[in-house]
Amino acid sequence: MRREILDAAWEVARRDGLGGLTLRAVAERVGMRPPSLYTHFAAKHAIYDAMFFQAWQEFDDRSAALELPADPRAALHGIARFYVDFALADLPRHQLMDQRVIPDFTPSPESYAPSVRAMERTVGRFRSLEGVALTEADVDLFVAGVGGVVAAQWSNDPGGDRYTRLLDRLVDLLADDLGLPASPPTPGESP
Amino acid sequence: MRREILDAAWEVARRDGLGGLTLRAVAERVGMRPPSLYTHFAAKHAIYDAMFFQAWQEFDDRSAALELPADPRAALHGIARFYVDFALADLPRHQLMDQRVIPDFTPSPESYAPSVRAMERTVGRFRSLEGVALTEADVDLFVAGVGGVVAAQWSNDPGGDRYTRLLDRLVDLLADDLGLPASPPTPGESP
DNA sequence: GTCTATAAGTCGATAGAC
DNA sequence: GTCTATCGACTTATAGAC
Repeated sequence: MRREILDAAWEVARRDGLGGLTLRAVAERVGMRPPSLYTHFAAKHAIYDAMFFQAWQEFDDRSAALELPADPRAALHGIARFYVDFALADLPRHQLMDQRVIPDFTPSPESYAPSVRAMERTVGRFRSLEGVALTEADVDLFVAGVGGVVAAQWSNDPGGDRYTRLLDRLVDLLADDLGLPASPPTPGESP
Repeated sequence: MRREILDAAWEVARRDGLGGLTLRAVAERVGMRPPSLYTHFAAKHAIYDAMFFQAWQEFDDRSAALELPADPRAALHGIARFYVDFALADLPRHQLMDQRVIPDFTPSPESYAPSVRAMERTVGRFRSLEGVALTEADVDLFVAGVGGVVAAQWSNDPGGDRYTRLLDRLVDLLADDLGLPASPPTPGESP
């Protein structure tokens, strides 16, 4: 039932904006009266909180399931592409996860946990790349660059590919800077 | 008077969040009753619209006044630093200019104009850099990279410098990619 | 668990006196 | 131009019947 309510909340957020979410609209979508929602969530912020948890949990789950190539440069491309695809698939989700759009909302420690896990997992993957020793600054620069593609895409060309098509070039730039060797050619790609 | 109301609106937005702006709070700050605001603005969205205009106008004005070094690489650093400083100085202003935080708000054509001018000015400056021919993709990549530093800074370390301190490195990376020569040493900087 | 009823408050916006 | 008065809609949230 909580799951059903959350599904409805995501749909409303996609339709009316994350800040435009109302209990009325959520209740209507699940065929309830607004007060009935309080049986399942203590307050409206608890719904935001559960959404925040759900979003990062899903990101972390999918991140854990992501199989990366052994080649370090190709792995970097994989990480970047995965993040960009996830962040561009759903605007309110992206806003909830990565921006401060809801004035008073701060995620609870329990809901914050999956985001920490996801970040640690990503850093761990960076660190385990063959043949390079990454500093914290290296990871930060990568995060900023890839996040910039997402921000520019949402802001200046939502639904398009004006910035995402530059992602490979950006990642190669960063990889060059880290001294990663060029990826070996994939067998069977050239004629 | 419009100016006074807008000043109050910015203050309220900084205090309560951009989406938390209310006519009541604005009116109280200027010593008016809420309905009196309708003498100066047709609706709440007209205030957002004027704020949007004001923000981009100021950006464009300051951009026009910005003196850049003749050296192309140093000029790139100047452009990047200017944008980052402006975007990090004021969160609601940044959200209004560069994100889609207010569900129903779309800037009017007149208010949109300064942002177009600012973008054209910036592109023009890129194009007039000595010794390189920049493509549209080059500019886009620069915009994404620099915007990423801003986004990461606001999102992960507001008020700090975890990402802004990587800006010079990022710009040099992009400049290298464009084949810009290293900046000549500034006279009198070394002992 | 869901409902009705309702509280208690907010919001943007309008009408009309002064 | 600013005010009072007020509208109508909407908000989150609670109390208590079923």
